[in-house]
Amino acid sequence: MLASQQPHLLLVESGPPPVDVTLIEDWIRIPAPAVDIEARLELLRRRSIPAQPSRLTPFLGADGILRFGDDWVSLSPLEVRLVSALLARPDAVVTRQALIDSGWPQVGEGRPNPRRNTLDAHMVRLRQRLPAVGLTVRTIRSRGYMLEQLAASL
Amino acid sequence: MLASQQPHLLLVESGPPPVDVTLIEDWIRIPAPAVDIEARLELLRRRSIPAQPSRLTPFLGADGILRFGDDWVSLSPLEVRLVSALLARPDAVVTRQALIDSGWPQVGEGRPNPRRNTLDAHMVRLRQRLPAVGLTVRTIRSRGYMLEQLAASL
DNA sequence: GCGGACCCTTCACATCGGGGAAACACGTTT
DNA sequence: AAACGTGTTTCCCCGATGTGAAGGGTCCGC
Repeated sequence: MLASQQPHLLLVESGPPPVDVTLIEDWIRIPAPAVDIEARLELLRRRSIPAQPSRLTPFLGADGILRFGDDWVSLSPLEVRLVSALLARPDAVVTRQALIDSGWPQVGEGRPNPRRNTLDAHMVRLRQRLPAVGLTVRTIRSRGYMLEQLAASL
Repeated sequence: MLASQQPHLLLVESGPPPVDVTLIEDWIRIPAPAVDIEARLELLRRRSIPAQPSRLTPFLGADGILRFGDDWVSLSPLEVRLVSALLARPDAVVTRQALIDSGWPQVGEGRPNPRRNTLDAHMVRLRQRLPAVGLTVRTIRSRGYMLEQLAASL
């Protein structure tokens, strides 16, 4: 629905009510009593505060800062593209090809394909940075990679 | 709030709106358009469903990840083919031959048949992985194998 | 009751290719 | 100049897979 990871309250004046809302989104028919709006805002607030820190979702800012919990790391532009591909499908295996597509978008436009090992090398570097925010990359051999929380931080 | 684990939609005619509602509860001010009520009911349904389908039945993703309950294991390509054959007929004995057909599809195209105990060896390896998701393979002597839930996880 | 035919389980090797890491090269930023 | 970002090469380890040998159970004919 909405791209941001911030909670949203949709004010619906007319038309069909939205059904495709996530857990941190809600809607209300307006005009509505102030208390009703406030009540739904409060609900959203409670929902966006995770019950357990371990349930937090890593957040990748537009500034290239990856935040998770109270920690953060800065990522290089290429790493931002890689991590963003990993975050796009939480708890799912991200294909090596998907990562290449995301990391080297303009390949094919005269740009040569990166060598076999290039992605690996960058994953190694990424791995060296992620522990700072309690994350790791797990390898699923011959399939791809998956971003996951460090075992130590569970 | 409410004790039941069934989703509830509170119809609020007057008074302050409830704030202390769980994820499977919602409220709406009445009277309200039928579509609005239906929309919130649908939302509730969606929220209560996701936990269901993949948890009761082992689910083998296209990414080679076998999920069951909250747990998962990654399987090698060959193991994926074997498990997929086992899952195809839940609670039924899968013939050794059926497993070979599924695991070594291109046999006959110059590919030599795997030796007699090649399948066995892979079943051993598979057996070592399955407990991680609460599953086992039962042997039905001279008939085949059957995938089943670990006794310990019942 | 006994020996053997079968069937299955494990273990020990061997091979092959994917993936990890370190080190080097170069262009860009600061 | 120093630091950073990125591409490559090279070497090494380990997972995935196939196979043979050893061992244990079960069932059947004698």
